[in-house]
Amino acid sequence: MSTAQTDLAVLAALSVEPMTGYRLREAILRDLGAFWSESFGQIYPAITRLREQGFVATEHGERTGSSVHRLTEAGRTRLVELLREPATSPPPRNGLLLRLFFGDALGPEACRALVADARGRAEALLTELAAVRRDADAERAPELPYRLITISAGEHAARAWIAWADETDAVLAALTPATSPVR
Amino acid sequence: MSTAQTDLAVLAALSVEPMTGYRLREAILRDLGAFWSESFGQIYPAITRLREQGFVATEHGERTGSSVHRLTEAGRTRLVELLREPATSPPPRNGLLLRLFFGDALGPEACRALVADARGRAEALLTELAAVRRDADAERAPELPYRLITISAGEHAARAWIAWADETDAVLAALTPATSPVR
DNA sequence: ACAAACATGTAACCAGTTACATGATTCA
DNA sequence: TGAATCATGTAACTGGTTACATGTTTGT
Repeated sequence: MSTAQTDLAVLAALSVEPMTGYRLREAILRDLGAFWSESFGQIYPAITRLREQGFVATEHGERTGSSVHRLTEAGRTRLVELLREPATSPPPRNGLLLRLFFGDALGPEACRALVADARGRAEALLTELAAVRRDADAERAPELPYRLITISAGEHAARAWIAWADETDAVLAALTPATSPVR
Repeated sequence: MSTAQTDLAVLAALSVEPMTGYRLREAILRDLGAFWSESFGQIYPAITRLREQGFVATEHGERTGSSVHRLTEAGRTRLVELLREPATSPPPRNGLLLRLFFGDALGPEACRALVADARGRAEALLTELAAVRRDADAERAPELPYRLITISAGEHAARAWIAWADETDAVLAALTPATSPVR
């Protein structure tokens, strides 16, 4: 059946603590947002499906009409099963690099703007990760090292983009007619 | 209408030289494969659509039944138009980091295997990019610097993954019960 | 003669987003 | 009392892959 991706994320998030579908999405956005995403349109059907399969159990929440979902024992087993499955990554689609590859048709100045933009986003990610790291360090839990591993991955990636952006900007600057060193 | 992503890739690839749909896919795989992908199921309908819109023109190829597609003037304009549009990146879905985030439920040894696998893929990419770089350096063309920019992006990313993998392996090694420094 | 590569296209399916519809609760 | 937030869910759509069906040409 293999809607495995979403199932995994939902089960994994619920393994931390029981919550409503709404909170689930918030948790995914907050904790996994740097490398994962789920929308309501995925989450609610997934919960229903997982309940039918006996992997989550649902109780009434504090608010009228709200439901709090928690992992069952079978659900915990299923979670480990899904975690063990090989990670399938979606086919690459990097719009920035596609544009730069055909940058000659776009012009060096427009390319520099694209690169500067990417640099900015990497810089922002780095700042955000610094905050996440600070928060994470506060808690004492056996999961901490795993949290730090994913944070570190984000940091390595961001620093790599920044270094590439700087190098690339220099290349493009040398290419712009106005700055060309003809004199 | 915004099937813009595929349209852009097809128009861009055809801007280099006219070719058949089959060759188009090969070219995309070979030249853009590190950061882009298109399947036949996308390419053929896209070509039909772009021809109806007057952006590509089609002539008979050498083989019976084969069609060679080329960019029209309107197509070239359209290409630049699409290149100028902001690059929309798909929502992140990194199965590796998702698994590592919940690595405590998976165990340090399984995590190390995942990391080692990722390191291997980064290493392989690096080797492949070295070959691509060698090939690219041979040709003398105004597009060369742009080719090199995308290659460099891949190299930076791959090196970042390798550094992260090594760092992470050390962390996980210290976590494995067998190696734990209790003595 | 046969296999591999070249070539085109469609249909079925899948994953996922977005927009919509609806309503309760909290807080200023 | 009204806005923001919490909460659930569906329907329509989009973008994309995979598998299939079909046939030609090239090379061995």
